[in-house]
Amino acid sequence: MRALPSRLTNAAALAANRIVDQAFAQAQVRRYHYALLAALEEYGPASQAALGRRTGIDRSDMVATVNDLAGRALVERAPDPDDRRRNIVTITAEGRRRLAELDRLLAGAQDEFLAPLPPADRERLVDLLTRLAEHHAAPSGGRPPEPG
Amino acid sequence: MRALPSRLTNAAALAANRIVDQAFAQAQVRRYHYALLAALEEYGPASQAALGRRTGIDRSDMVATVNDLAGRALVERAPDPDDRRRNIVTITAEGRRRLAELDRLLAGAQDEFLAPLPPADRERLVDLLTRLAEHHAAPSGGRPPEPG
DNA sequence: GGGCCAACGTTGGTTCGGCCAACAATACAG
DNA sequence: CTGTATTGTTGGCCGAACCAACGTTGGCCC
Repeated sequence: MRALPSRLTNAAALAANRIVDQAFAQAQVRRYHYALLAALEEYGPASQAALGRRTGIDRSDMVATVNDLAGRALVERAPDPDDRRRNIVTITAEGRRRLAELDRLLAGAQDEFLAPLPPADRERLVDLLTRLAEHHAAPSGGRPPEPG
Repeated sequence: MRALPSRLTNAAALAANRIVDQAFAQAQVRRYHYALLAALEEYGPASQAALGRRTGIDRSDMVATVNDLAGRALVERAPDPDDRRRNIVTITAEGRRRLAELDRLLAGAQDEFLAPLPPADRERLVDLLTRLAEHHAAPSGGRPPEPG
């Protein structure tokens, strides 16, 4: 009766987050930091707003996250000469190094999280969750072309 | 590369929580309130500490939750004559009525959450998540008999 | 060119869930 | 009787996820 999907999902997410946070803590990093670094590597340099859209991090939280990472020289923040409203955030070499380390830690965390599931079930889980996540991701059917 | 299970689980949980919170908001209730009412109906009257163990709510948060619900006459808090450390929390008739309403709202939320999945996939999802949740639930293999 | 609206970064807040530490009162085991 | 554990309670912390507002800047339309 109380094995509701929303509850189960939440419980699983809680466990996952606990494991991931613990792994990241070894590198003095929080999830936001990783999300930003990963987005930078994946998409290349971008404005804070664009990064926020891609990571789901709020503009205001993005400020603090960039501050943190810039303070550790893992990213650089520079004004965009073509649009003086924007800051262009770029990952540094040190940032890439750190990201690689985080990727390793994160991979280990995934394994710990999925421990009770054999490979076939893991795939199915990812498939199901992907469908859910995509369905609830963008309530706005057609997304604007995301210029850039 | 970034379709990590932990991320997907988190995204799904986020969507689920958003939907559930929105549903509960219609009844001026938060998740903790529902969790407590549901636990009371399922297990019967119990001490705050016991309820906390069953719902996963911290003792300190339980105080506030019981305060809220007692203030709305949905539960009653009475000292346990057999153990004066304890408060026995009991659901009221009004509490049951409210719980039934919340159950309806919650069922609707589940449906909205699982919308993209056909019934067979929903079952598989629940199965997979249950295994994950149970595996990460109680690292302490054997639980004490939970007297009561 | 002038005016208007949108986007950007930033500051400063709020809320909620999930914790932890400490304390007094009480229970219980030795 | 003495110490240890449990209980309720207070008061705090942190991270994630938000929102409102403001000044700056761009782009657009007339």
